[in-house]
Amino acid sequence: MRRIALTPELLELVADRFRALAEPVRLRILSVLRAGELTVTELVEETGLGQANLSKHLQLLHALGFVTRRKEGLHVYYALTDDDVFELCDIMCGRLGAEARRQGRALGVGARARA
Amino acid sequence: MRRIALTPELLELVADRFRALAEPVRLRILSVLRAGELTVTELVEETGLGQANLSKHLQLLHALGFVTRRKEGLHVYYALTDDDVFELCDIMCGRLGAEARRQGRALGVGARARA
DNA sequence: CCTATATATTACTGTATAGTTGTTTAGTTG
DNA sequence: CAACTAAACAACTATACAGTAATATATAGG
Repeated sequence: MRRIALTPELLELVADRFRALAEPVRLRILSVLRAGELTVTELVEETGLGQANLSKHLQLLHALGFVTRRKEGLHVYYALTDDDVFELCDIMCGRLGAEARRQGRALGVGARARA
Repeated sequence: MRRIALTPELLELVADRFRALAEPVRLRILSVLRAGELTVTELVEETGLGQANLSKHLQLLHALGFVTRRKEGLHVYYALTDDDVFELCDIMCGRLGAEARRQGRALGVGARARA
């Protein structure tokens, strides 16, 4: 297991990247991009976000390395840099499950899920 | 690979948890707790945060399942729920490295690190 | 050059939240 | 019970940032 020193600077960098994922609409953008690269206009259609708003989110995701850009004529194509994000989300989802289980156990309720 | 449906509700839950990690001082708290459970007072000493401020951060971390609480007399002991956080941080740190490499390559600079 | 389209940028507003101060609640000890 | 300590809570301020509207910067085609 890697042991990287947790300097304040590093904590800041890591926190910045978590913050990028702390916004549902950005997670949505990334999830939409999972299908493949898309232009801003296509992303506007897919996400229902305003163009300016989406553009700002894309700048942020790009600045932090979550997406890549490719310009072609009038269009700019955005794509996922890699699939790390979904690995991160999977861990978080696993935590959600564990949380639910803990809560259930604390309340003395079985693992039965609501239909 | 798990394929969990990304409903808006789930995105919100996941984003909330990323947001909890989007604050350097909370990462610091979690990192300090890696050594073992600590009381609030001990955490105040370790982190240098104000008591009220720290308490609020702990409430948040507890509400989202990152830490557990155990009351004993006048003291409340907080501890990590699990080590997921550090797995998440490791992935983020890996991304930082990849980012640096991408930047370096883009600038035509070698992998030589600054002393 | 003029017009149209795609994306980015700027300026603004509202909301969320980190930090602080002061107070409150709970538990302990005399 | 009174005095003390640990932790939580409430109220406030300051800052960051998501969303929006208006504008600017490409790039393409006539």
